[in-house]
Amino acid sequence: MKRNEVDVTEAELALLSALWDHGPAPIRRLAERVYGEGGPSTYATVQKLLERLEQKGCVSRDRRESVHVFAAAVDRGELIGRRLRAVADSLCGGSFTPLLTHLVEGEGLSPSDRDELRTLIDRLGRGKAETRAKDARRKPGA
Amino acid sequence: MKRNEVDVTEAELALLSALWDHGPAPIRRLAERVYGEGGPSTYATVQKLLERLEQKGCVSRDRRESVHVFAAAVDRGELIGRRLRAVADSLCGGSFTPLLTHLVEGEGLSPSDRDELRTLIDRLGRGKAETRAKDARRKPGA
DNA sequence: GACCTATCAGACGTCTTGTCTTACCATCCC
DNA sequence: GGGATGGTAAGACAAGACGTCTGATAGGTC
Repeated sequence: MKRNEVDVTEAELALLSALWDHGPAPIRRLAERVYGEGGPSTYATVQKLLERLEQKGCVSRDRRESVHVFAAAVDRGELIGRRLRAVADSLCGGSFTPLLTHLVEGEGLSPSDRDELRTLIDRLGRGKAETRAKDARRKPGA
Repeated sequence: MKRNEVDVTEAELALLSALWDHGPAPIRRLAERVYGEGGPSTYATVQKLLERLEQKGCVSRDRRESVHVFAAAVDRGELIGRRLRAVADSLCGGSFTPLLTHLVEGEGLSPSDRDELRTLIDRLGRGKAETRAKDARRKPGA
């Protein structure tokens, strides 16, 4: 994966997850969250990972206090989107449809998932086709 | 991405694509397909990439002739599945549903895509709800 | 045997990733 | 003021992945 399509690494993702799950925090608290009071130099490691995440635009840093506070600048959905696009670009010529087909045909989908998904599609389809009024949420007859 | 979840690199994927699009071929032909009569030592590069692809189980090698013939051992769909699973594992706790939701809610879906998808879901849902007899026609173990 | 072409094995340079070291700076307390 | 403490800043480092390239060797044909 090229760097023009910024992606986060595994260790970076662990930091991001901690930020998603427990909110903004300074380096030391994040180090404890992720590495658990950990070893000799986890502080510096977390520091470097956060620095790289900031460069990638995935976390923001509040420098107003002398102890900087970091917060996630992207959410999980954003990252999911990036990775899905990367898969689509490299394997499907940029189209998302093959991904959808694969997911729906695959084995990882329960009947209730399927129902939920159908409802979602119906709602979106109707919403875009007729009007953007968001409370056109009447239940589909079938 | 770790190596336990074998994934192919960009250059390797170019080889695989050539195999998918034009069928099995020996090294020299693949080098021409992908690198276009290319530079000084493209032959050896292609050779090494194929060797790694073979190790990963992504291509098969026919050694019966003195000039080995390589063929794809996985198809595009298989690779799509692997990458989708990797995304689901790292960002969704292994569940595919968030991926689906994201794709359906995202803007990359045309109305016709949506119709097609709804049809697909309906067909699958019916097939599984009523009888699994139709599955006899589908890929085993898929 | 000479020549050509193929395979095989491995080295190499570069980049990424996670870790760690060192230097420097602010603040608090005496 | 001066030192201890705890932070930031900058960068070195090892291991590994990737793409590339080189050299040795085998097998066929003339």
